[in-house]
Amino acid sequence: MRFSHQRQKVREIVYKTNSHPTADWVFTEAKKSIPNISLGTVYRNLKQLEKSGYIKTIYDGNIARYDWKTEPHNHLKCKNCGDLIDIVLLDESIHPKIKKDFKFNVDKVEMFIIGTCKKHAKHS
Amino acid sequence: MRFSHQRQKVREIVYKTNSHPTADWVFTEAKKSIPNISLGTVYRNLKQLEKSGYIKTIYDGNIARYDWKTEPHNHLKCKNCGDLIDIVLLDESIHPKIKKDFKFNVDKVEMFIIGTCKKHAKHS
DNA sequence: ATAATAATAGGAATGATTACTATTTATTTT
DNA sequence: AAAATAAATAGTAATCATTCCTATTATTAT
Repeated sequence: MRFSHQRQKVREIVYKTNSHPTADWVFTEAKKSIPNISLGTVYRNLKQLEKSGYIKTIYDGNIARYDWKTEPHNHLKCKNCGDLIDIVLLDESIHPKIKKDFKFNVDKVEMFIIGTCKKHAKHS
Repeated sequence: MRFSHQRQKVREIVYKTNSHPTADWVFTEAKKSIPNISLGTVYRNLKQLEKSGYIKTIYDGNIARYDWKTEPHNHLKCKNCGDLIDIVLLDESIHPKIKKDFKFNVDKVEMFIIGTCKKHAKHS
C-alpha cells in the first residue's frame, strides 16, 4: 500500500479525534488542507485503512463511523447528544463461551448500548 | 392507529418469519397478495409498527432488518451465509452495572456477534 | 530518469430510505 | 345513510450515504 498525501491526511484526521467521525466529517476536515480532495478518495482510503488494520468501522444505525482505537471495546450511545462513549464491557473472554454454547466461532463483537449519558440525565 | 389491509399484511409477514427480513423482502412478499402495494407503504408501516411496539428494527451493517421478537435478545451473524441467529447472552441485568460504572441510563443494548456459524465452520 | 503501477479527482451510478401529493379508504358526526 | 373529517395509500420524485468509472497524476522501484 502506497502512502499518498491524501491517505496520510485521512489517517491523521481519524487518529486525532475521539469523536468517531463519519466519512463526511473526515472529508470536510481533509478539505481544509487538501481543498480538492474528493469524497471518493476519503471513502476509498477509510476502507483501505480498515483493511490494513489501522482503523475500525462502527455502524451507527445506518451510517458508518470510524475509530482509531482498534482493540476490542464497546460504545455507549447517548440518544440525546448522539455521542459515542468508549467503554470496555465485554472483551474476548466471552468468545469460548459462545463457541461452546452456540457452536459459533466469534470474530468480533459489536455492541451498542443506547440510552442517556450523564450530561443529559433528567434526575436521580 | 388504523389497521389497514396493507398494515395487517406487513405485520403478518414479519410475524411469520424468523429471517429478520429487510424492507425489500417484506415488499416482495406483500406484493404476492397485494400486487400494487407500494414500497413507501411498506416502509411507513414498518416504522409505524415499530413505534407501536409490535416489531423491532435491527441495523445489520447499514441495512435495516425487522424482528417480531421484541424481548431483549442478541444476534449471532454468520459472515458466510449472512444469517442472523437469535441468542440471549445479555439481558437487562447488566443495566444497573452500566448505570453505576458509567453514569449512563440504558434503554437498550444492541449486540451483534460476528463470526462463523456451525454450518460454515471449516473444522475443529 | 524511466517504466510500471497505484491512487486520484470528478462525476455518474446505485441502493436504501424518506418526502410529497393527489386520491382513496375508513371513521365519525349529523 | 350522507356529509364531513381524518388517516392511509400508490406512485413518483428527492435525498443521503456509498460505490463505481475513467482519464489523469503521483509514487515507487529499477
